[in-house]
Amino acid sequence: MTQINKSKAVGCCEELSVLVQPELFKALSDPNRLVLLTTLSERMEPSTVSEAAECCSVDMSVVSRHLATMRNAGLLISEKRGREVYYSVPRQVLADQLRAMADALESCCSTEEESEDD
Amino acid sequence: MTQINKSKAVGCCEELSVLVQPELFKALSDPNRLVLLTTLSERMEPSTVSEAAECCSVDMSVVSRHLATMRNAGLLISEKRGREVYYSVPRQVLADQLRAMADALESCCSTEEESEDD
DNA sequence: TGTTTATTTGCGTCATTATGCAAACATCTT
DNA sequence: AAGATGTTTGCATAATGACGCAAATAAACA
Repeated sequence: MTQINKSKAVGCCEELSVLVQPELFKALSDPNRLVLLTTLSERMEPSTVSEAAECCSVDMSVVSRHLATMRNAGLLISEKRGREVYYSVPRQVLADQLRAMADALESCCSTEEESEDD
Repeated sequence: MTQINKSKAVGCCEELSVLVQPELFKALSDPNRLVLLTTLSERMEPSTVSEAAECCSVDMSVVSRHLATMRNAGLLISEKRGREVYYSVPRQVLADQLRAMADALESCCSTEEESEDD
């Protein structure tokens, strides 16, 4: 039983490397973007760029870029309706992604030395 | 019963704002730092700065700074033994933190519209 | 069609950050 | 003490990123 069953033997941390990409965290590394993200997350319905721009004191063009950055990183989804673009947070998807990271981190070369040794 | 029970009525996404800090993601936003982090995560035992520096082709002084940055962000723990500094990844702590984010994101203003409506 | 409204893009500027080198510092060894 | 080894720090430079403004694009409306 020298093998850990909850992760592969060779390259057990591959999943982690795949999940952990700089682009994702880069998109989360700016204070204004984080405010935008949490603000959008609080709202039950998608927000337009103009609505989102109310939360921080930067130019709307900057907000537009920030939102696009987060969309490209998979942190937001956008839908164009007429001349407005509605942004929203795919919370369930992101939550699952975070948990996948947590799992990968835990099972990475067996964090816990098998407490269940029945 | 217009209230959602799995989260507070006022500011139900406060937890998210607390958990989601730019410093953490800033520390994760650099490719070399991510390589360092995943490399350290793969190793069962703490690594010295010199050992960690093998994974990427930058100067050791740069690695030293990167490791310190991640330590300050809570991504690494360090222990000095003699003239060497051993870095390791607090995987369980980080995994719990990621799951806390996932939970906060999910419960933020109730992602799922109360399936249990007795 | 011309005008208003919403968003994006080009561009110059300023701030931040990553990097390498050399020097400093700390610790171990002889 | 003197030298060797491991790590950090000061500093200059280059790369990256955030920002605002103005112009461009897109869509609604008169």
